[in-house]
Amino acid sequence: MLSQSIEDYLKVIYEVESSEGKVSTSALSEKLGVSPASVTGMVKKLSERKLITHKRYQGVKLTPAGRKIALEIIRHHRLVELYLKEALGVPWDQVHQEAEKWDHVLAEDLEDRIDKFLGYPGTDPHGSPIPRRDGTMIARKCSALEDVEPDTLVKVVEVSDHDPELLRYLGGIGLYPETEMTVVSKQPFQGPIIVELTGKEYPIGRNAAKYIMVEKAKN
Amino acid sequence: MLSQSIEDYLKVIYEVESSEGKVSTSALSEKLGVSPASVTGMVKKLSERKLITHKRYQGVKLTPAGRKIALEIIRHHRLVELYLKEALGVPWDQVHQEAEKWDHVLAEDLEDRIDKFLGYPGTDPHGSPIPRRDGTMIARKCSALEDVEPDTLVKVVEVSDHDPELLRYLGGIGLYPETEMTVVSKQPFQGPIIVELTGKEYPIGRNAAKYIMVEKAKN
DNA sequence: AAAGAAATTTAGACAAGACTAAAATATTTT
DNA sequence: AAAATATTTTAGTCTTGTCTAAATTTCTTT
Repeated sequence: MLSQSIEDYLKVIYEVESSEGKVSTSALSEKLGVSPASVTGMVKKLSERKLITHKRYQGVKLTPAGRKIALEIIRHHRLVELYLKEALGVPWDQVHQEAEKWDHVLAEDLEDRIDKFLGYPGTDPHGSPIPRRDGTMIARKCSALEDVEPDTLVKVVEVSDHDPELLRYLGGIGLYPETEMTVVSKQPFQGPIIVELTGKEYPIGRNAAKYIMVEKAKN
Repeated sequence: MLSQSIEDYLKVIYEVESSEGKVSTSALSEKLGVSPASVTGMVKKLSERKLITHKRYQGVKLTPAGRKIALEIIRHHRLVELYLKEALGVPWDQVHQEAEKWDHVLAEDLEDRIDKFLGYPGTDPHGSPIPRRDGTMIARKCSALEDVEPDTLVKVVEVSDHDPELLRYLGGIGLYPETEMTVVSKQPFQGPIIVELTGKEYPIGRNAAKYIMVEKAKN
């Protein structure tokens, strides 16, 4: 059995690897809320256990074994997020922090019950795909709202769960995964992106637009 | 915030105090699966924090502060047990071990949601009363099945959750909290107690009968 | 009441995982 | 390319909670 800390590290390494490519000590230090020296220590341990590879002063990489475990944990996490929202009505900006605590206590048996209850769902409340039990996860082609040309009809695919405040704002204007909207304009000088949904226009800051993934709506 | 270990100790101390009166080092050692020396160490820490009182070579006792915390944890635990059974269909002989893991990760907010979902229940699946948020818990007058005279109609109040195997047996014959049954006879020489329910007779070993609490059925 | 047995506590060690301060290596700027 | 800055690692410490072995105290038996 792996310790909670190890599981946390693997999960965060996976996330940083996906979103930033390179996984540096300082990135992990920041996301885990732990000193860089502590990260180095744990990295050493994870290498010894062959869950990651590490070259001094360069980043780390998950091995297949490490990736498998990371995906299991992410699966737990995302299933629980969805469960909390669907079964207990926890608002979508809170599910992430709640689910975090459950990551390590979910027995397989219970995971299956939750999966079944939810009808074997494919995505969590933020639109992130839920890894399957065999460790596979669907890949999707989508782009950041930031990079979309004006005058396009798009469908929201996924919203980052890293900032509850952003989620509250988006929820307030009705912007969820699966929502369709039109990109009206991009204001110059890093100004906001204006989108239209349900007949109204709303501004989305560039910074937020980085974290909203969309695809061209087919119609 | 209290550590997991501290919470575990307080919970077990409460349980031993209720069921056995005296709380010895060895009892805690056994129930917690930890060496007696470790218990002594933790006991020292808990005394310093004024959560228990302790006289060397005699037992420990919860202070009001310690009892309050113990009851909060037991509340979590029993709510979760019931939730797992009602919402996710976990069989009653498994809810205890599953719930154990959740004891430390249940935020107040979520506890309230679960409480509400269940309709503010009074007892868990084994019939144990669920402490209220203010730290009060209903007391009940009931006796062990072992001590009941033959030819009495009784109602099951509570069944100990300490042995999953016993729970499976009892579930198999339909013996749950709230079930009414007749004590037919007590076989001599510590032999089984014969009870009748749903028209059939079943033997209950003396050892099991210690852990089944009943009250006289009013009729 | 003394001897033996059982329970409890002390003493000292260990593992995990965090920290700080200082040293080593990389990267960026001039 | 040298200097300045930033990142990463090493070295050593601390805390929590556990352990074993040995010493102490209490309980039981004779």
